[in-house]
Amino acid sequence: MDKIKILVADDHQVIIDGLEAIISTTEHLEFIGGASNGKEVISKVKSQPVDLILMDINMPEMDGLECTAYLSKNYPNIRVIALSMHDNPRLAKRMIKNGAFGFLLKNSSKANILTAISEVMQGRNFFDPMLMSTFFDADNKKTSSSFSKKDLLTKREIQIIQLICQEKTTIEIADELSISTHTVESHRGNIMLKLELKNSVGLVKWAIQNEVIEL
Amino acid sequence: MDKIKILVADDHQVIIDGLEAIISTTEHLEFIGGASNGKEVISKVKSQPVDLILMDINMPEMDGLECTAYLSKNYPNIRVIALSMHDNPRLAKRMIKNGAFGFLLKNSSKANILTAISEVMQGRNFFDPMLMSTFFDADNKKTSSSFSKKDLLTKREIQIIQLICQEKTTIEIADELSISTHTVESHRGNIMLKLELKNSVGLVKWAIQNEVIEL
DNA sequence: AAAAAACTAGTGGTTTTCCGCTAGACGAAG
DNA sequence: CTTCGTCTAGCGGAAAACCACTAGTTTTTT
Repeated sequence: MDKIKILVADDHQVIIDGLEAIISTTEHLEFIGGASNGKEVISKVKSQPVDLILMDINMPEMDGLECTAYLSKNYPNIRVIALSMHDNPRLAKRMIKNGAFGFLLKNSSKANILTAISEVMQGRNFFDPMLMSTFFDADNKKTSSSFSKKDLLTKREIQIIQLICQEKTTIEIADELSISTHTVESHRGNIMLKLELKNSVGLVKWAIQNEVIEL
Repeated sequence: MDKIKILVADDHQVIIDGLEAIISTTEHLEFIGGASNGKEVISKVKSQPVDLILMDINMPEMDGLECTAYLSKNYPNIRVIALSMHDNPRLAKRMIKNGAFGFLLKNSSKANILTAISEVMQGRNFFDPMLMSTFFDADNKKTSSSFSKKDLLTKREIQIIQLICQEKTTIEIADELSISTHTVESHRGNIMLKLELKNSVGLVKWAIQNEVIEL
């Protein structure tokens, strides 16, 4: 099997050097150069064959998101692994959507990096375990935080919230529950009061964050 | 260092046997028994010290979710790794919320299982890479589906949506953008028309799904 | 330069939400 | 048995959102 030709894109030379060290000392991997921004990456893939790119997200000129989108459109055979300092799940999602196959944090272990390369070259995805932690944690902290205002609400009120979030009007809700519109208004008022919300827009956002409804 | 004492909970004996084989042949790990449901797990942890439990989610009598919640309350020192056939992110989230430290698919590789055990015993989370793939994919299919109505909207309209989603009223938005309230109304109307929405509740949900705003 | 799209602003009216306040009925808990 | 919480229902009024339509100005595209 041929060596895997790897390009590293990052605007910090230290990172490039570090990854070069890891790549060069590993069997089957070949470091073929660095690039300090997206434009350089594109010019390099035009002049030589590349199998895989370790791509920083934050770069001047052309960032990793844009560059990855371009590559996945014009060079679908080149695999991209996103590199990032920050364990931001949203950013990771966007990179994946743009065509990246994996996501690594810059402080990841050598073992992780090699695993990522191998997995991705076999057509599978790889996500930094650290990222996954924050992925789940993010959700947990919001919802299971010691106490939430959710406890203040009654079953009926939760039910009303769910119906409001289904884009139903007071009349429709009253009809569906076979109660008076006044009662629905009453509940709605109590809900707003308890949750200290301004309007139904805030209510929807609260409901999603507190998993009272699903998107 | 002492060996890590591991209990395996699953209602299929094959799974227990398989994991026992992996555990027993590995340095520093000790298989101390199996359980076919949550109640058995609890009775076993009462009679002997346990460091880590590989816990199936679907079990009769008392399932993995309930059992994990109980353990994390009464035996906080016991680490739990969830086991599942299905790569269901929602289920994974619930297990994590209930106190599990990791999530493994049953068809995971031996290497993965051992990594999971080691990571979790060091207090870190571990999530099966396969799970992560479906996690991201699930989102992608929803949002990046060929074409989204997002493309129909203008920059100004996106801006208006963002402000609406900040719980701002028409007057406040008009003020902030230094335009007439009528203009804001006009934009709002066009948005509703283009997105075929009934009211601002639907708008918020659309905005979140299409990443026009963040929660 | 012409056409198209986007942004702007208005009129006029309907519907819905939001707010405050009161109050009876009912079941559970003390 | 009384109190508390919840669910119910009502009134009146203010604010905001929603709808339909027209139309001038600016910007972008062709």
